[in-house]
Amino acid sequence: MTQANAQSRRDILVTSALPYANGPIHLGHLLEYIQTDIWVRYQNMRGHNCVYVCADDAHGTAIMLRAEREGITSEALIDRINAEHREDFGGFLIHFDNYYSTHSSENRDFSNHIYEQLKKNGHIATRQITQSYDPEKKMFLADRFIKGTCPKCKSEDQYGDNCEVCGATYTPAELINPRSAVSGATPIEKESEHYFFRLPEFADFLQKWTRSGTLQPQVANKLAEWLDAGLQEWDISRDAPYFGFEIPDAPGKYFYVWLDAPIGYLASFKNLCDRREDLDFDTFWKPDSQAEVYHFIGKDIINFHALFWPSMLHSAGYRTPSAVYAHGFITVNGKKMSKSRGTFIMARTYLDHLNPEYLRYYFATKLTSNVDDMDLNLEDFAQRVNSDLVGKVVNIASRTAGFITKKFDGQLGQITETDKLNTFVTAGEEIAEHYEKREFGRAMRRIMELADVANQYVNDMEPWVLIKDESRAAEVQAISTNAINMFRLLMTYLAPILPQTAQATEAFLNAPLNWNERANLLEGHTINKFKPLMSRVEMKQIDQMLEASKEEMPAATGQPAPSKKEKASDPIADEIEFNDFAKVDLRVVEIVKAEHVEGADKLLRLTLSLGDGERNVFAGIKSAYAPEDLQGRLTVMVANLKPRKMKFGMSEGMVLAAGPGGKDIFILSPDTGAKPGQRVM
RNA sequence: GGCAAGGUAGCUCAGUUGGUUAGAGCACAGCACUCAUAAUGCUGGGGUCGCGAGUUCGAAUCUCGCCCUUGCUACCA
Repeated sequence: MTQANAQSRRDILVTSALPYANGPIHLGHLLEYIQTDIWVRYQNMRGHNCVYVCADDAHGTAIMLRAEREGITSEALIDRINAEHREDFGGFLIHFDNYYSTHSSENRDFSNHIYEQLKKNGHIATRQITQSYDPEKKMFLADRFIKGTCPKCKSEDQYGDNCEVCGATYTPAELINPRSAVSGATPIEKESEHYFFRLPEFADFLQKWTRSGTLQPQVANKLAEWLDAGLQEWDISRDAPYFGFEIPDAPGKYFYVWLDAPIGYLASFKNLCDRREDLDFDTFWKPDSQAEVYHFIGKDIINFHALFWPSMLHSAGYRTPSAVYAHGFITVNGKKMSKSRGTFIMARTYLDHLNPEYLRYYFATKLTSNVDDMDLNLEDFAQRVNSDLVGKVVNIASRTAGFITKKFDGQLGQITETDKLNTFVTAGEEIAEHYEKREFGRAMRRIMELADVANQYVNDMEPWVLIKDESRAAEVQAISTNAINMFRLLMTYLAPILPQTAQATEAFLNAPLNWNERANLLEGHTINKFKPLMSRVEMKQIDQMLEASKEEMPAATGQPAPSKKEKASDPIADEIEFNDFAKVDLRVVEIVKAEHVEGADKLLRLTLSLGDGERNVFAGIKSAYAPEDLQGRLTVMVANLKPRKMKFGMSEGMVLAAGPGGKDIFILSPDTGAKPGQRVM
């Protein structure tokens, strides 16, 4: 599979999942597009014919209803969102060869065609099903569009399929006082004929396909589980009103959005082929195609891409994907993205405050070929970007280019460190392997190792000392030439990650960054004056971005999964005896001193006065309080808590506080008149 | 509930088929240097490898149990 040395030019078609056209792109989406874009750029740098297509997933009830709410047509809504999506992707330097929409004539044609093939092959069934129906709005309701009171815990305003408070699952019929989320009417049960894709008939095919190296092992395991459990027929029709494609021979019935969504890959590619002489649709999609087709997706939509999709393609007479690559989810600062914390960050908001290449690089350092979730730790993010890209890589050019410009009129000398540069060139093979296997993190680590070598080299050579001696000028020129060639190789390897900086580097060096020709080093070549290629990330920018995210609270509903944990009320603990309570000695105390703790991220050191004595207490409230705001305040502490040895010293008790954490921590205050040392009962 | 993935230094992560004193980057401390966007180099402190049993001459690595995190559980999009 790995073709780092291959002379042959591979034909590769790559897709990312189609974002749903009812809301803006956020950081969670971007992980996938960045991962894919890096891989595609890498392939193209190696000289392969790698085409990257995508589209908006534009159908479904959610879009129809949202357009209605906004008082516009569904078409108008998806056009507007499409433009927004394109802009966001552009901002993050995601380069699609085509970005289309599933609401297109090509997609209609493919959907109809595939459906007809499936039908012809006997893979379509029809039968009556009973479903909730909104009599006022005259439409069938998916569970998600029914709300009511949970039959188990009586929590109000729960969705039709499960309770977010107690976690119970049920059917909409079991809800107490159910009502349509669309009109508020009480839903009734109604029958309707639905069309089904007979997935179970593909069990044998899928059994083989999922074990043929097309999937990551973890994903294949997951699918094996589903296959063992037995496959269900897939309901592929929805009744009018529905925004989508009407099923050819079934008036009033529409293709379920998930049927035509993956077909959008074909449609987008076809649309591109019709505009490009050099691309032939059948070369990529005929059953025995030698071209490679890869789908990059999130692990949440594996079933659609690894069960339904290959089966449909197989039956309809197309080739199946060479591989489906799933990635994990993203968390921010270790937690699920949250609007109240400001970590539900939209692409647009990010771009308003930060350089897209920072995120591309950070994601790259943490991307692997597996499906593990990834954490975007914003502090780590800033440090990582600053020290790796600015402090290490760019620094190599920054610290040596000055000599070339000032002393040698911009002209490089001769290479004198052939062996060293050779290791930089050969490392390219190793790095290429990592890119090919989507082990971007390993690739970045290797690149940074080389950056360290380059900086050590310059340090050891001490050109700034030599430059003081006129007779040794040639040595300085050679050292700088060696270093700048090292820098050039590193930027070549980073080009898929940092397309903009790569371009700026080419302008600076007055020479291209070409992976396959990288062994041709620059000697006697004239470069331009060095200008800072990248600036540092400031925590201030990040804080501003978080603030802006908090304010936005996008109107878009749907996507953002409501955080179940936070909603769920903390249950009251088991009953205790008074004596048990009395064991806890709570005291009013005065915070006589509050100070930062050297090296501690979350702790403040509090000196608490009990009236006739003082206690040293570490409190994890740094994120919510500034020391100066605490000094002189009265609060309440647990005075008889066993002292605890902490990294920074002994903590002799604890102060009481409420809240989920972060900025939302609230310490207690006694009413006016309380004196330090008084017991709280 | 079932299942999956994960729980390794303050943070983010590596640790191949079990084998000598568990690694990296960042952060931190000290020193050096001043060419460089206060960048770089050298040295150093820091880990009961989630907890508890077991297999083994030997386990972060295998088995079992437990705890915690995240996710999935397909007619939700």
